[in-house]
Amino acid sequence: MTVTIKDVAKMAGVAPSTVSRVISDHPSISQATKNRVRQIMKDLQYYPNFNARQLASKRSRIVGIVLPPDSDAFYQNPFFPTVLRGINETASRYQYSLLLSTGEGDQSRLEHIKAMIYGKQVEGLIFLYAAEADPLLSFVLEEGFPFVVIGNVAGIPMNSIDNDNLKISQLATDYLWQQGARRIAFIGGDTRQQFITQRIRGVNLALSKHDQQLAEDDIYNQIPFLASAGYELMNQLIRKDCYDGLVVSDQLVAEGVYHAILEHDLLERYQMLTFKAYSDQHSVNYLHYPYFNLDSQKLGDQAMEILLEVLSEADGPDRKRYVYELIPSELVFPRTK
Amino acid sequence: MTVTIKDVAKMAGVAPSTVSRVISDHPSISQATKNRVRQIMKDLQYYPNFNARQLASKRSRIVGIVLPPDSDAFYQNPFFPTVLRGINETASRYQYSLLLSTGEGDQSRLEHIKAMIYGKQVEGLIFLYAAEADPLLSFVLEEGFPFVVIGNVAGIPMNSIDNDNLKISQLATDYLWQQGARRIAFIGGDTRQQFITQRIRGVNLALSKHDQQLAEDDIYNQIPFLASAGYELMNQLIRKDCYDGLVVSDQLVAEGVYHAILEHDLLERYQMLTFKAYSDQHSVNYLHYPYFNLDSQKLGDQAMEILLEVLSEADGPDRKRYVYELIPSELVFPRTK
DNA sequence: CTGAAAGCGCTTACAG
DNA sequence: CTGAAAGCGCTTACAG
Repeated sequence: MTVTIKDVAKMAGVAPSTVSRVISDHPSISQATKNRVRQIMKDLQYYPNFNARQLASKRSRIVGIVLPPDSDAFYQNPFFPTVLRGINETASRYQYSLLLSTGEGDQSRLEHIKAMIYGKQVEGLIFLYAAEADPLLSFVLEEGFPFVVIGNVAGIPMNSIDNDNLKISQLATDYLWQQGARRIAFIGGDTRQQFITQRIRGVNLALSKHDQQLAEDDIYNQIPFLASAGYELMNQLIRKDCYDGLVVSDQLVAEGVYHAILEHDLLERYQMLTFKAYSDQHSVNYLHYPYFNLDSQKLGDQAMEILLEVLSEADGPDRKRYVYELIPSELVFPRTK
Repeated sequence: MTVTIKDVAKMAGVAPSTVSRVISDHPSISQATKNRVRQIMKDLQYYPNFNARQLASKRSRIVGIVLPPDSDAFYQNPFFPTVLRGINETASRYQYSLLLSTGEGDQSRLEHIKAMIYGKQVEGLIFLYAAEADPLLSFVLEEGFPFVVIGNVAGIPMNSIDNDNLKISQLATDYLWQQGARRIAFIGGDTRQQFITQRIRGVNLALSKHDQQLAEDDIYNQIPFLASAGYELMNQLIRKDCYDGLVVSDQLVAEGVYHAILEHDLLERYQMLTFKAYSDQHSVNYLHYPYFNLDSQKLGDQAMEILLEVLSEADGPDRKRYVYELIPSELVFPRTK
C-alpha cells in the first residue's frame, strides 16, 4: 500500500498536521521535529499525494501552456521548443510543473482551458502566441485569471514579455544600409501578428533617416514560416532583380532565402539579416549572414518569472498594474573560417 | 464561489452521487436524468474539480513526458516538437493531458518522476529518448510503473515504439548504390543510442550484398546533431576525397553536410541520403537529396496509443507481454522544379 | 435506476 | 511548538 501522511505521523509519534507542516517547511515547527520527521519520510519513501494536497490547499503548482491552434509552421519553428525549454527550466526551479493545453480548433481549445481553470488544475497560464481577437485570450482577460503572453497584443493591458521588435528591426536596417544596401525588402509573415507589424515599423523608422520608406510591394507577407516559402519567394525576387538588402523576419524562411541566393551565386549581390530563436555562436556558422538572437529561451524563462510574480500578488489588493517586459537581443555575426 | 457537485445536485433535485455518475456517463443512469443534469451543469457553468476527482478515483488522466537530460541538440532537433505534437493530439482525443518532466541532472529528474509517480500525479510515462543504463528507466522498470519508450533499448523487455532503423538504412544504402555510389560513409552520432547502431548494421547488411562493409573509419560518430557539426565534418571528408555516398543519420547534420557540398560545388560528386522527422512534401524541396520520413508525429501518436492500452490492461492478470512496434517510413524524393 | 455514507490524503484555522 | 477536528470536492461500494 502507499505510504500516507498518517503512517509517517504514527512512526514519528506526532500528529498528521505536524507532518503536513514539516512538508511545507512551516516556521513554527522545531528544527528537531523537522529533522526527525524528514528522516522518517525518507525511510518510508513517503511522497505526498499531489491531488490531496491540491484539493486541500487549493493550489496546484501547475502552469498551463497554451499552444496556438494547430499549424505545422508553429511546431516546426525553433521558437517553440526553445521557449518551452526556458519556461520549463524556470518552472522547475520553483517546483512548478507544466501542463500542455490540447485541442485543435478554437472551440475545443477554449473548452480545455476552461476545464483546467475551473477544475483548479492550473494556477496560471502562459500563452505561446499573441493574436488579436483570440477567444482564449478574451476568456482569461474577462475571467481575471492569471496569465502571461509571450509576444504582444497592442491596446489591451495584460502581462507580457516580448522582444524589442521595433528596435531590432531598426538596427537591422541600419546595419544593412551601412553595408551598402539601398533597396531593402521586408520578408514577413502574417500581419495579424503584432511582431511583424512592429518590425515593419522598425524598418521604416530606420529608412526614414535616409528619406526612404518601404513601399507596399516591398513587403512580402502572406507566407508561412517555412524554409520552402523563403526559397520560392527569393527565386521570384531574384527575377525581379531590384533589391540589394533583405530583412527576413523568420529564421526558417531565411534559410530558404539564403539557399536560393547561394544557388544563383548571388552572395555578393544581397545583404541579408534575420532573427533567430537562439544563437549557435559556439560553432562555425555556415550560413553567412548576421542575425539578431531573439533568445527565446530567455523569453520563456522570463514569462515564467512574471507569472510567478503575478501569482504571489494575487492575494493583494486588486491593483491594475501590468508587466510589459522587453528582453535585449544581440546582433550575431557568423564566424567565417 | 465555485460551483460544486452539490450545487448541481441540489438544483437538479438528485443526490451528488447521481451527478457524479452523470459526469462519468455511467450506464445505470437514465437518459432523462442525464439530460436534465447535463443541462444544469451547463447553466451553472459547472466544471468538476480535477483534484477531487483524482483523489477519490485514484486516476489522474495525466501522462508524464520524460525529457532527456538537458542538451541543446535535443531541444533544437525537429524530432522533439514533432513527437510531442503527436503525443498531444492523441492524448487530447482520449481526454488525457500531458505533464512535462523537469530537472537537469539524472538525480533531480529521477526525484521529479518519483514525485509524479508516488504522488499519483500521472498514470503513465512516455520517454522521449532511449538510453541504456538510464536511472529513470531502471526505476520505472523495477517499479513496474506503466510506460512507453520512444526508441529502443536492446535486451530489456519493455513497451516501445520505434522506426525500423535496420530496414530503412538498408534501403537507404541500396538506393545510394543503385545511384552509383561505391564508397559509402556513415555519418552518425552517439553509438550509445540504439538507433545509430541499428542503422550502421543496416548499412552493412546492404553492403554485404556487394561484398563490402563499413570500415571502422567510414563511420563518423561522436558528433552532436547540429548542422554546424555536419558542415565541419563534411569539409574534412571533402579533403579526404574518398567517398561518393553518404548516409547521414540526422537531418540537421545533413543540412550542414549539404551546405559544404554545395559551397564546393560537388553536388555531382556525392550521393547523399538522410532521415527526417517529418515530410515537407507539399512544397518544393530546395535541399536536393532524398530522405526517409521517420514520421515522428506518428511515433508520438502511437506511443500514446500503446500507453493507453497498457493502462487499460493494468487491472488484468499480471501478464508478461510487451509491445514493440515499428512504424513504416517512406522514402521521399525532393521535387525538382 | 438512485441515494446515503464513508473515504480518498491532505491542509488549516483554532485552541492550547 | 503541536494536536484534534473539520473540510477540500469528488467517487464508489452498498443498499434498496
